[in-house]
Amino acid sequence: MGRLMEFWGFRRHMGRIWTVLYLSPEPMTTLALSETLQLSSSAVSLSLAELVRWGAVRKTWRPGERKDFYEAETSVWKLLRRVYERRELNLIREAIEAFAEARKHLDDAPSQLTPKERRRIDHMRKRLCRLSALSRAGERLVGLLVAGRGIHPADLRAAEEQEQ
Amino acid sequence: MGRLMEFWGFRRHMGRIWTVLYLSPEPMTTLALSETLQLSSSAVSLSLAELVRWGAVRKTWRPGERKDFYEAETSVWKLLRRVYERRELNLIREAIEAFAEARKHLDDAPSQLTPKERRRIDHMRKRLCRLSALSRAGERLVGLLVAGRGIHPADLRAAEEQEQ
DNA sequence: ACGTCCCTTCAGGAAAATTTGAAAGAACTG
DNA sequence: CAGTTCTTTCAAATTTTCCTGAAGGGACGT
Repeated sequence: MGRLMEFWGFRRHMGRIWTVLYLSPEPMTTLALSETLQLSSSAVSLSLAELVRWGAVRKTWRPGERKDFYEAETSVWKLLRRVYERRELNLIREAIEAFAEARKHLDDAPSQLTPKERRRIDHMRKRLCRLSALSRAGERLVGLLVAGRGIHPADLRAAEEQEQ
Repeated sequence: MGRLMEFWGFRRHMGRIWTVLYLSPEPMTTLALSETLQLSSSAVSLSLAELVRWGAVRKTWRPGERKDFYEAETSVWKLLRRVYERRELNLIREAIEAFAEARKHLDDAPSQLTPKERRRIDHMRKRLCRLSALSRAGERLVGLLVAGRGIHPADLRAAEEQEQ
């Protein structure tokens, strides 16, 4: 799981901690975690905080106990959805904006150009359009996914081939 | 695009190089690329080699010219598919194996255990089963995606809730 | 066959990310 | 309210990753 998480852009330890909690029948303390995984308490604290931010781990407590206990969110599907929602979707949106901005820059290009330059600009415009169409299609697909709907990659392909 | 690529686990420069090639009306040389992006020729060479490995860029050449020219693969869908196929699928398969192995380890557990230990082991076994089911469902979904078929996340959810 | 041009590979060095240890900050108990 | 216990935060240090500059290797033209 550590490897998987790492691939997903999180710290490795986040995956390891989540897994230990997920496999544990009852909530665990930071001390137990740091002993199990051989980590300093600060590393555990940091990773736990981020896991909590992502809703992958919940803080609980026991009556009479002073320490904090943590337990894993057990619905992996929920977690995946949240990541897609918060991160992938944002990323795609930033990309969409960036493409739009780039197109604006192209439109600001001086009108006095050699034919060669003009062809180059026209080509870039076309390509940027395709990237825009693609990213918007991607946004729609991820949106559907997050909403629990099925998706079909043909939509992406279509966006790409749309205009030549 | 650099940001996007980085998020996908590639080097940032790979994204930048691909984009420059994608926007260029004609193939470019390594020199042109290193000038455009302010990179050393070795960095360009390295990133290009990896882009070629992933099929994101093709090497071409012009009659009479000694230098190598490069052009971008323009079908983003093809690229995405390849990444899912080569990397995500492999990753999931490794995870599946890891879970299977972990389950084997559990079965090797000594039979003399305190009731508490036994409960713990049983719980871990159950959870590992869920992870296995999930990862296999994921493998199937990505497989469908790569084959250009539609997918439905409900399959993932189902795999998770299957056996309590 | 040699010289030139270009691409690749390698080791050293810089930048970035991660980890740790210590100190500050909360929260509870007596 | 002071003392203790636990958590968090911060800067320093380590590790890792990445980039560069130079050396090595091919291919082409003369």
